[in-house]
Amino acid sequence: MKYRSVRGMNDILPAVISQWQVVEEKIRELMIRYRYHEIRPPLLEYTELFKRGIGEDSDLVGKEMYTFSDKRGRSLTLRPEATASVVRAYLEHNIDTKEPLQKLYYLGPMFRYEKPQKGRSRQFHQYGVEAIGSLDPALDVEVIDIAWALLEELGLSGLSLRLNSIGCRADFKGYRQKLKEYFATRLASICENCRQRYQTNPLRILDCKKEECRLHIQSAPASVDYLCSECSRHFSAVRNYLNQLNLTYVIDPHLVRGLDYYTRTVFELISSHLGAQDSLLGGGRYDDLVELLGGPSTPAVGFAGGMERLILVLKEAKGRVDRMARPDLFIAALGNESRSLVISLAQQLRRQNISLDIDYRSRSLRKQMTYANQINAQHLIVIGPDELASGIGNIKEMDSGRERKISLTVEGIQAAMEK
RNA sequence: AGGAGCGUAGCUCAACGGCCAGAGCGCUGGGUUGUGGUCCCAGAGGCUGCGGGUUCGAUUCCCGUCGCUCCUCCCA
Repeated sequence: MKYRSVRGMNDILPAVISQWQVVEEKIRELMIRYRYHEIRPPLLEYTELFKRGIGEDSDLVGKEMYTFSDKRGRSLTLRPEATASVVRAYLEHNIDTKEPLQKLYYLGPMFRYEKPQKGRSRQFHQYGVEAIGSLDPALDVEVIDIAWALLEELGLSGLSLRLNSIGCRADFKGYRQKLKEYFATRLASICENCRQRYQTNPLRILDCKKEECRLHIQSAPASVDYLCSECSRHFSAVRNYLNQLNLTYVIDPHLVRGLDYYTRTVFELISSHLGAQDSLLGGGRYDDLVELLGGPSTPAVGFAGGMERLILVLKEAKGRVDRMARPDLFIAALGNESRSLVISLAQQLRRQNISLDIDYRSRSLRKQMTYANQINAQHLIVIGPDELASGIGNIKEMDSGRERKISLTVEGIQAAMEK
């Protein structure tokens, strides 16, 4: 085989595409109900945007970006996530001046340079929402509610919501300090990676999955204990609304997220059906990001979820859904002379919104029938010399085997199939 | 980045170091140009990933390489 796709970039083949379409349609339908508008930023951005937005010392920026130079030597990066791009577009087009609260969603490919494994590839797809322009805790909850609704309406069970608040930028300082103090005496027994994190961003230690680190993380100080009064009020309001809406959650005092821009509320929805990569979707507030990228101080909240992973869980939960409907009709041609009538009828009927197929390989009648059967056609018409001469033929209902005499015109066929 | 496993027909997989590398499914044709699913017969399709080594002889053993899959880390 001469050519292969680039490592970690997979073809999504017709055999599985209907699952994607089902999910995509559900997302779009849901977004209309919640009144979020689609936005499609480009896949490429100047590298600086991601470095600035996501944070230089995050793993994502540090080692997972698809970065290269264009012909004029400018550094470009394939988007590893969409929030930074959405905020950039929001600012670039002064969207905020039209309506202070913007509720946006997106759907599309993201790129991260990592070793591929189950549920993770280099080109993958995310869907997500961004609600920019309000600090209302009800908005945090709306965003979480969308996430729940989506997964639930797709038929998933075994979901749980992990929730935490990491406070505002000012709270970080105190909390960071506490963490540093806590880990200072334990530096010897945490992993090498975490010793590095201790210097650059002690919050990240809490994310470590290593056995030796987990032990210490369990009893590490919790961010919720270091919230300022405003953040604390915000968090309890979020929890109250969640209770009110019957959205059950588990407080995870050590949940932090991989990107630097998060503030206050952070959350993850996880599936018990996934193994190592159990996080289906994650998000939170990013009240400083708009300002960080050069805009006015503007609070925001959002989430992003992985399509591949979602489809993986759906498959395990309910098996395959084939969306390609049964064709309404197959028209078999018997002999060369009848071909032209078959072709004309096919064109006209298709334009009348009838889904049908014909033979393109001059196969015997028997093979054509076998094929009609294979594609599970609902009706069958055979057109041979007799039909050609008389303009009258039979339409057969494949399931029952019942046949009916009809005139071989668009109207005649249409009428026969309506019953 | 580190670790493990696997590369044989379109797909799923067989083949003790030894005869012409096989099977099922799929595909094509025929039995059967005037009505399908079943059945029967036939056929096409292979540089056994690639390169080297050991051997009288390698799909099989060894080394390298490329690719894929999975795991760890991190994330979606």
